[in-house]
Amino acid sequence: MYKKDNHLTKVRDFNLILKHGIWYNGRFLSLRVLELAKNEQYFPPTADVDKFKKQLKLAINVGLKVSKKAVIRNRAKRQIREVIRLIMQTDGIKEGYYLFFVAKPEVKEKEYAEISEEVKLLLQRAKVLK
RNA sequence: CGUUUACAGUGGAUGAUCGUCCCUGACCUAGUCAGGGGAGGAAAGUCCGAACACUUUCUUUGAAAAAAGAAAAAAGGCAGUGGGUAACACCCACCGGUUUGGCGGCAACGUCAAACAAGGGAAAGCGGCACAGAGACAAUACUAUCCCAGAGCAAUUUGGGAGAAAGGUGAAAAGAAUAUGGAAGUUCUGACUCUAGAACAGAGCUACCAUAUACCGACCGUUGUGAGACGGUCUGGUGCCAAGCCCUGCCUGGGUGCAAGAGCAGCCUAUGAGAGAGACAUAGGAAAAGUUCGCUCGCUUGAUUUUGGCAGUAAUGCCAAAACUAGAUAAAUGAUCGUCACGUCUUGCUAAACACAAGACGUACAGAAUUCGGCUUAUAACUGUAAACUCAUC
RNA sequence: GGAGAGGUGUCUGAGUGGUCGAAAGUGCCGCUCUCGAAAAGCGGUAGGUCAGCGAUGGCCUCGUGGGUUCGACUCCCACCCUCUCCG
Repeated sequence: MYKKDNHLTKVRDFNLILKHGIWYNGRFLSLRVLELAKNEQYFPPTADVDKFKKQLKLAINVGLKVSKKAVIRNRAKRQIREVIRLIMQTDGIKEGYYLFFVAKPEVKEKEYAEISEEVKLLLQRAKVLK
């Protein structure tokens, strides 16, 4: 299920994924993935390693460049999040990853069905889907 | 009847499945379940005004902690009057002005209605008024005019002088408003065959004087809370620009803005990594302090909302009763699929239209971030008011 | 969320309310120099729209729209866009 624990919030985590993650680019979305099992040396020292490895955290970024209107940006974020939620509900995604979605300006003209397709395609290419 | 524009108001309803934030409750408590609540008129721009918080300097009180009060100058803002307000550059009412329209009038103008953010002072001083033009403010003679002297047969021309009444230039042209009467002086005519011609008469022009008017100023009277209105007096004044400096009156005026600020919690130092940070990595030391991306508070009960009554032309105020109506923080209030409603288009029915039926498309602007009061800007569709236009009928 | 700065030819960037469509550089075009090029020197050159065969001329435009003024890139008001800071 998609809970608040799955939010990527800490600046440390963002630095980690931006520094060591791998890019996957789509037509109107980009995805950056960090496989936690391969990056144990960067973990915070206080954390429980086994528990840390089983995390699944994601962030969605829709910048001002997409649109200056908050309504459009928020709608894009909600639609992407809804796709992820539905995938997680059917338990279709692996654990132990940090995911970071970045929207491109073209996203504002897309329908929900197109966004859904794009997100699934990117996840498949990143080999995160079960 | 319709269309367009401006202003004001409203700002689609409902069902299913899967979710999200807050509050309350229950339980077998890393959670699960149930119930309740969850964007706006602009939440926007951040253009004004406040509340609130911390803080600077000074004063007073105090043993201290702290509390209360003040903050000049610089600078900035507002400009008709009265009222409203916590406050405002906002709102209400009125005064004056301008514009448009109707009516009356030859006209000037009067009166009625509507609209208007840009409504103190040019009579304190400084500055500006390009180009053109003679001259743009203790100014000035280019053309034309008049007088004197000289040249020439003459037309004309050279020099000196007079006058601001003509022309032309310009946005604006001179006591920078206007009219009437008189007028020193000057010119012309009476004036003759030619030249001169005192006095007198008539006519033209002007300095200047007088009177009246317009606006302004000062003063007086009546009236209105007041801006003003009406009337009167005078050794009074008269270009434009203050969204140029400025003057006058009033207001603000130490600073920073909820990333204000308070508490809790977390040890410190060095090196490395890095855009950068003491927080990430590595190593060392040791209980005090600094600082901070964590957590909690600030954070929603308030210049609040609704209803009723009273006061007031109104803005608004007072009284009473009832209500609690988002508090997120990589940031909730949603996604998908239906049904209905409204609008537009197409098709069918029809001679055509209405109505009806079916289908397609559309349903705006836009998302709380400390909280209020305004202003400004955006806005589908519907409703109302006003104006303009088109068509039809009388 | 809060606090500020700016917008002028293709680009960079000056510009007291007045002869300003606007200095200068850059870019582009032409000429000189050269066997040819570069460098250097000289000259020209913004856009839109309308009229005209053309040469050329009219009108509009300094982010946009109003206002003040005889006159606005400049002064005042509103809006749009870009950038910076609050680590």
